[in-house]
Amino acid sequence: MAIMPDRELKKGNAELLILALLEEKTRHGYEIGKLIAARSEGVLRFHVASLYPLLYRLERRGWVKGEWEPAGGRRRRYYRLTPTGRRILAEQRSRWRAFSGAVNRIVEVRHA
Amino acid sequence: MAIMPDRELKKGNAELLILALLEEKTRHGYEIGKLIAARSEGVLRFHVASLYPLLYRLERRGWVKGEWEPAGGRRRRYYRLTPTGRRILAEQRSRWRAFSGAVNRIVEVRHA
DNA sequence: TCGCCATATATGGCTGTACTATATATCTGC
DNA sequence: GCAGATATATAGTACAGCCATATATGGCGA
Repeated sequence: MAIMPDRELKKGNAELLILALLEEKTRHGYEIGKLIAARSEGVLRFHVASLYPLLYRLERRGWVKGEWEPAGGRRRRYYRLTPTGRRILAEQRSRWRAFSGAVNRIVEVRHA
Repeated sequence: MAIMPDRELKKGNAELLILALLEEKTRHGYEIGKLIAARSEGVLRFHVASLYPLLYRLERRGWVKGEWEPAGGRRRRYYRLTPTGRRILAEQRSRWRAFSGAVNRIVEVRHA
């Protein structure tokens, strides 16, 4: 509650965020983490310890495909969206719209 | 994934939904559950087994105050928002706006 | 050249929220 | 009188994301 109040809010959205970022181009884990923080202007921050297991999960399900690429003496694993991943992204996008719309209908009631 | 795909999406929003509904007037648990389903047009459904413990939690924290009222031979526990609860509601509303706005900035990128 | 920070990935154990399953009891309409 | 809606209660479970910790490279300043 104190430090990271949105902890629970984020649940169920991490996958959608990652898939959406991979829609544009292939990216590696660390980059994805930084990008989420940047584009959300610091509102959303995923810890690396959440991110990597999440990427493995997505790969295990066949939604993304990772590939090691050397960057100097350092290695990076770049992920790209699979056709299945693209379909799931579309589904999760519409689920998010329905969900956030429903929450807003209840929470944003104009009260005189 | 099959029956209740938003299971994780809902985490962290239940409290906000309940507080928002109690802002209008005092309500009892069962009523709150029905109202969430109705206003969200079936998108959001909280099982009673989630609802009651949640209400106890809110009461334990002093955000709501419950009171037994007989309704015929049946008893109902009506909850009303406390001043603290009202403050928390305002906080959670703005957290939700920030959160959903941030998700939208990442997910709803207009891609040519 | 040595130390520090950012970059980059990996993983075991924990927390907290909502669910499943099950239980009790009253009211209403057929 | 019996089915289904109303109304509340709770023990046990699942699982996403976090904390702590570990390893290793690249670049910058003192």
